[in-house]
Order: sequence, then C-alpha cells, then structure tokens
Amino acid sequence: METIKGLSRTHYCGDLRAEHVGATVTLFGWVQRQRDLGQLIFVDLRDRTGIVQLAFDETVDRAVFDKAFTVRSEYVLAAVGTVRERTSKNKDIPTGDIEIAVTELRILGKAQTPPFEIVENCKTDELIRLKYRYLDLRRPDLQKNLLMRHRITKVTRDYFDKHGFIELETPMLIKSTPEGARDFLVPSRLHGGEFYALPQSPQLYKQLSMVAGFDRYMQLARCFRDEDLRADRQPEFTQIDLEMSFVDVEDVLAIGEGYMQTVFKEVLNVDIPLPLPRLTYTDAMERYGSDKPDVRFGMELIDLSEAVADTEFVVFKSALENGGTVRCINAKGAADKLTRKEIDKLTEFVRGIGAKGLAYVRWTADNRACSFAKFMTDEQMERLLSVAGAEQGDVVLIVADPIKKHVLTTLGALRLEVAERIGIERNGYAPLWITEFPFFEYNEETAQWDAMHHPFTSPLDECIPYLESDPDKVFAKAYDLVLNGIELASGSIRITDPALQATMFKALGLSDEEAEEKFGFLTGAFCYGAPPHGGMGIGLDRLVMQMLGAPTLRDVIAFPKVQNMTEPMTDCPSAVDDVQLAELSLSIVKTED
RNA sequence: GGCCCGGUAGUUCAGCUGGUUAGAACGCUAGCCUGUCACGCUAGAGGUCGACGGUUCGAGCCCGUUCCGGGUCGCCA
Repeated sequence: METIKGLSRTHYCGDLRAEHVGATVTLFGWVQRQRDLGQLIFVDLRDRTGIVQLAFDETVDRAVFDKAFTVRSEYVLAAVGTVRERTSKNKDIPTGDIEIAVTELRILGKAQTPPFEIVENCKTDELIRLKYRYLDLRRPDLQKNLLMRHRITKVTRDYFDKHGFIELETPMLIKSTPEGARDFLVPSRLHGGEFYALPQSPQLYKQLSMVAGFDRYMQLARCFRDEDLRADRQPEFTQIDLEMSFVDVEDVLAIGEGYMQTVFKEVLNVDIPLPLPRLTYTDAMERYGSDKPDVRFGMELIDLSEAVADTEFVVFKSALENGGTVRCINAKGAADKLTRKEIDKLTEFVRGIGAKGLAYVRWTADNRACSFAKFMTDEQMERLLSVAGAEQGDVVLIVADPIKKHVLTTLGALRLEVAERIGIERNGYAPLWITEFPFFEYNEETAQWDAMHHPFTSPLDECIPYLESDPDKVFAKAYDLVLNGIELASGSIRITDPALQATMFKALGLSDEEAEEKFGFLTGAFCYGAPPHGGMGIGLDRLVMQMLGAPTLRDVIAFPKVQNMTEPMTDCPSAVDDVQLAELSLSIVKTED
C-alpha cells in the first residue's frame, strides 16, 4: 500500500466533463470495476459524485500499467493524469465523453471481495447489507438518500433561523416520567439504584426555554422510545422540534406549513400550495376512518345506517340497536379485480384487525353478488346502492358494529388495503392538518378516560367548562401534520395557567403528590411568569422518507436498528462485564422460560 | 406477546410427487485478448440446503421445536 503524500485532490470523479480536456487532475476514489483487455486496461473510479474512467494503454509507463493490472473492485486509488476525449464515448454516464490518461497511480487501500456488489438497486438481503453497512452506504442509492437528508436539515436550519428560531441543545440524560412510550433507562454510577432516561422528546425542556424567554426555539433533536419497530418507526429517531412563545394555534400552523412549502420547494422543487387543507379529527374519522388519512384518493366512508335501518339482516340490526353504525366504502370499478376470492381475503384482513366480518355487494355485468341478499328486499337493496353511490362495476364493502369507532377505523384500514390491492394511483404529495383532537380517549379495558396527548396540552378555550363533567366534549389545541397517510408532525398549544394545569392532572387521575413529584419543576416554573406558548415536533426521518419515496426508514438513516432492536454491524446491545455492573450497582437476574 | 411471509454457493435464485454425485446466472481465481464501459473467450474453485430433533429404505423437500430477517396487530400519552 502506498501513501497519499504530496497528492491533493483537484476534482471529484463525477464532476469531470469535456470542458476539462487537457487538464491535469488528481483523483481519489474506489474501484468500481477493472476491465483488462490485454494491452489495454480500464478502471472505473467512483467517489460520492459519480464514476470516471481511467485508461491505461501503450503510452503509459510499464510500472503503472502493471499496477493497474493488479487492482480489484473496491481498492482505494489515487490517480494523477490528463483528461482526454474518448475515442468511443459512453452516453450512459455524465462523464462518458472523457477519460483520464493516467500518469501516476497509487493503491491507497486494498479490498477483499465485498459480500455484495456496490451498485444501485442492490437486490441483496437487507440483513447482509446492514452487517456491512459501511459498504451498503457506498451504494449510490444510499449516498443519494443521505446527501438529500443533509440538504433537508440544512434547509430546515436556514428556514427556522430566518424566522427567528434559535437552536438550543437539550440534555440526553433526563428524568424518567414513564407515561406513554417506554423510556430507555441509563443507570447512574454515582447514585446507585437510580436511573436517567433518554428523552422521548425534549418536550419539558423546550417549554422551560419558553419560560426562560428564548421566544422561539428549534432543535434537530434525537429522541428515543423503547417500543417495537415498524417500517416507519425506529427506537432512535430525529425530530425537528420547535416551540414558540406568544402564539395560538394559527401561528404555529403558519410556521409549520411555511416550512413544508420551503423544504419541498428548495429540495425537490415541488410546489406545495398554502394554506394547507385542514380537517378536524372528527371529520377525518368520519370521512377516512383515520386520523392520518391519505387524501390522494377518494373512496370515502359512507354512512348506511339510515338506508339499512329497516332490514332484517341481524348483523346490521344488532349493530344499530346497540347504538352502533353501518358504514361502507365503495370501490369504484373494482368488480373485476375484487373477485370473490379477493373479498374473502379482505374479510380475513378486517377480522385480523378486530372486525367481526365484512358484508359486500359486488355488482358485475352479470349480477349483484351480495353476502346478505336474502335479508334484503329489492327496494332496500336499491336504496343501499343508491346511498353508496354504486353503479355496475363497483364493489361496496360494509362494516357494522355497535361501537362506531371500530367501524370507522376498520373501514379506514380497509380503504388503504383495497387501494393497494386494486392498484389505485397515489402520486404526489398531499399534506394536510388534522386539528381539534379529542382531549380524552375512553379506555374500554379500564373504563377510564385517558389523555390522548401529554398532560400539558391545552384544551380549546370553549371546552374548559366540560373538563371534569363531560370528558367526551373536550377537544384540544392539538394538531397533526399528515402527509400521504403518514403522521409527520404533531403539536399543541400548552397549558400555562397553573390552576388549569392542576385541573388537568386531576382529570387524568394524577394526585397532587404524583404531579408534584413528576412535573413539579415545570409547574413551578410556570409560577414565575410563563408566556403562552406552543409548538410541534416534525419527524425528520419520516419527512426524508416521504420526500425520497423510500419504502422504509432504514433507507434514510445511516446506521439503523433492525426489528428486534439490534444493530447487525456492531451486534449491540451486548452484555457487559461484572465490574461494570458492580460500579452501577446492578446485577442481572436470569429468568427461565 | 399474536398472525403472515421468508432462510439452498460470496450474491440473486431454480430445485418436479420424497429417489443417482444439489443446479443456473452474476461475482471470484487463472490464462488469452488494444477501445471496453454489465467487455469478450477458455478453464477452475466455491454448499453444515439457518439449527436441532422426528417420520422414512431414503429428507433441500414431510412433521415438530428453535434461531434469524421482513411485514403487521398489540404497543407507540
């Protein structure tokens, strides 16, 4: 191996063009491929900008030629040479008009044969790629993704800076307040038996920074949640966290949607018209069966309760008699694709998510196949189809249940499943706000009202009187930003009135002592002059994923975890030795099962 | 924790109803080749069929258990 001594890069490989012909250049990079034609050798040299061809022919020094003969894929090279026009051009790559007539070649690093080829659209199993993530990251796809991520964070900082936000760093070692997601815990050495938690979000600190008078705060904040993974959920993620003083809902939404417009314009050159559409939580649930609707297509939920009120079909009847509802979606023109067999699969699908079953009418050119036809008069069927807006070629999928929310969420999930199965086009970006979330959520298991948000979320002004009497009538100054069916951001206006905060804790079943123990430092701070404030957290990883159209978060995070929360490359988590444990006053209890 | 899908050469995959020595392509190694760019041609190496157990005269294939990965439900205030 040779050293880099005396060499300094003049160009990146991918930047060279015909205009550079005649120039002497010094390039560094990895060998994409070596082609040995006997008395002529080509080497494709790659760096993060692209690939350029190095040529070694009869004009080159014998020692240099022999060295070129020995190079293999992924060797790290330095090449000095002259840019010249190619005798036969390659139209497939940007540097295809030129090549480098190499005069000096150094092998700066040798490489074993990599376990997979460093190419775009690599088909290799993801586990293998993650084990060798440093090789995976060399691939143009991931290079592009992470360069784009950098671009997005740069635009983000610039946007918020321009709007008067200052970036503050909040601590990673914080107090555990185990509500909501599980905390990652960090044992304390100096305080044996006590623990820090890693932040699930900088929530309390950013609110304190408002009390401290910073007025506008933002941070690209690392956050941690010890919950199971999904394609769009990692235990460790980055949030564009922001908070603003002296604002109400409208002010925060304006900053948030301005940001969306800016980042899409500057990074993708996509125009997002403002203001963004808004749906209240209630409307979103009624129309799409979801609080994060993908509004790029219709197939909205339709209420059939009245239309089927007089039928004898026991499923509909008992749902309605027990205070429930009967609703449907109409898969327009899907009768060919949604065969009986496919509908059976959909039935299994809805059962899998807790529904009791799926009723349907499949209206083909031949007939109307209907799972409950024998309970329906012709007149009732006509009425149902008319309300559902059904025509020949449509498939109406119906769900009934005594609990309305079950019907809505089932159809919401079914709507997405059907769209996927029948191949509805879903292109472009359709961001929108979901507003006025309910404050409480009824927990059927405990028969209690739980907070739907963290306990510092402010109720709508007009709902305050109902806080203790009618939990179901209370809505929050809470809002989500939804993009193409994904929750991108979530935020709220916070409570700053200590009396109201005390009422909140009480409504949530927290005793004064518990509230003081957990959040005393915050409520205490609010006694020293708290400005009204609110903010939001935008999921950076999800934003990047959406902007790139990546199928998983792992494609936009440099070193992600896999589903069992390990990292294949370093094989963490791992055991530690007894000395370390003893220092932390910890011992491992082995469980058998 | 539940459900679904997957695991065969370095990689991507094929492998029939359970039946001879488990194949292909790419990659790799060596030789030849002066305009390739997915170079070409020739030859070669390369396998604990995820693991364990069972059924069978015989298992890559069937059964059970388990490990690993992916998706999803629960969970994620």
